[in-house]
Amino acid sequence: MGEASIPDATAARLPRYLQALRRAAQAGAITLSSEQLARASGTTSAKVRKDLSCLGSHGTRGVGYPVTALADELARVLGLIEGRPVVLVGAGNLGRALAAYGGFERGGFRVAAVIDADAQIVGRTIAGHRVRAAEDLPAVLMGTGATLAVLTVPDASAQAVADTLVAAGVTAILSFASLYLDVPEHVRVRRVDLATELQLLSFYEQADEDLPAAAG
Amino acid sequence: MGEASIPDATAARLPRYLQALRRAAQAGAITLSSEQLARASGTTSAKVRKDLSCLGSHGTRGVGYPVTALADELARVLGLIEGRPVVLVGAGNLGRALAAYGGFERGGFRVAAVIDADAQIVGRTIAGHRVRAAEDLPAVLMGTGATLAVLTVPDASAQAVADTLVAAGVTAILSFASLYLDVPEHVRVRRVDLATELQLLSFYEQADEDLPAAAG
DNA sequence: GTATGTGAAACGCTTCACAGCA
DNA sequence: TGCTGTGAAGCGTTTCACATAC
Repeated sequence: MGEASIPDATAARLPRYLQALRRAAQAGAITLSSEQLARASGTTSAKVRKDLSCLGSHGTRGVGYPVTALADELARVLGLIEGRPVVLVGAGNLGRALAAYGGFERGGFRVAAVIDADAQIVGRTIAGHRVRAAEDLPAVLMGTGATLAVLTVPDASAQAVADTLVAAGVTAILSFASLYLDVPEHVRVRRVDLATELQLLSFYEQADEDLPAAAG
Repeated sequence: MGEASIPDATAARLPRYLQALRRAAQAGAITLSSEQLARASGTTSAKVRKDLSCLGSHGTRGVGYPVTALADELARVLGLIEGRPVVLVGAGNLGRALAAYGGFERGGFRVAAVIDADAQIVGRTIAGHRVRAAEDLPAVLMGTGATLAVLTVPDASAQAVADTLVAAGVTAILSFASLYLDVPEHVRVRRVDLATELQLLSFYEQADEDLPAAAG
């Protein structure tokens, strides 16, 4: 019983299941079939069943999956602790928007500190946080216990800041820089880049034009 | 010769190659080996060679790939036209940040219009654009020729706005909403969600803790 | 009857290894 | 000698189909 080892493709879908389940719970749903969950998370019922079977059997044949129990189980597997601290590094336009966006709270995270290298910004208050200087990073991480960082600094300083974060004990980084970050093996980086996403959409738009068949 | 049909996994990497090549060009590089390009884009040399061979042979054995020629070829394959119009729908915190962020320009796109449903925001100027009302959407799309939209509206209205966009002729949407959008088959949606990304990082952090071996 | 859980088949992607060319 | 281009092998993911359980 339990999750021996979860395939990458499955792990990548778990957060989406969790979000769909929480929405369904708010809407008052008690159980959801694999088909319903698939529709709500943009995947297929077969994938849902295979994915969830990795976590042990939580569904009931003929009925479906219990919404709240499964959501709790997913949160546990994902290692989510309500209010887990995240450090936001870079208080420019994007950093400020993310702090105010609600994405952290919705995901069960808490902005523990906001940091910026710009002396003009340090000391200001953003989303209820006094922006702290880059030099304070080790102390801030120590004080908050955060190991997760969101990086919204300019490309030019992204690698240097990443190095500092790693040296200060961060083990996972969500980077909005457009370049690839070179980090030690034990550090996970995920990159989110507007330009990349738009270019990929552009490619598929063009491909669909050339071959005006159905698109996945 | 030419790109008969490009696998999804390859297509997803092309924008990253393009960005790495453009950075290399700015740094004065004339040619890049598959190994160098792999390092700059966070992949492997074998993948680079296989990916680029889909576009026809542009490298020289013993030398590498010509930086500018390959960048041009990639831009062509991705269907990138410098200054291609994109409509930004949702002028809240995140929308304003993205407009000011530089990600559009870096990717070769141009914000053709900013739209919001909130009467309080309509008429204001954001990143040089007078915010227009939701009702103007069809006219704006017609006028600008944009078929690509970036969606940064609240979850509650995301599906309704997506429906409007599709009805007005948009065929590709980059959505920052946390829910799955239901759209016709001919419309491509890519989703970017802070909560999902953080939760996935959280999962891997926990997995690495349990099994403190090397991580990819 | 209905929907899960799961082997097995099918598919696509990655890695390997090396022939071919500059 | 060095690096690309590519068949072939290896691996992970998806899909299928159905036995199983409520």
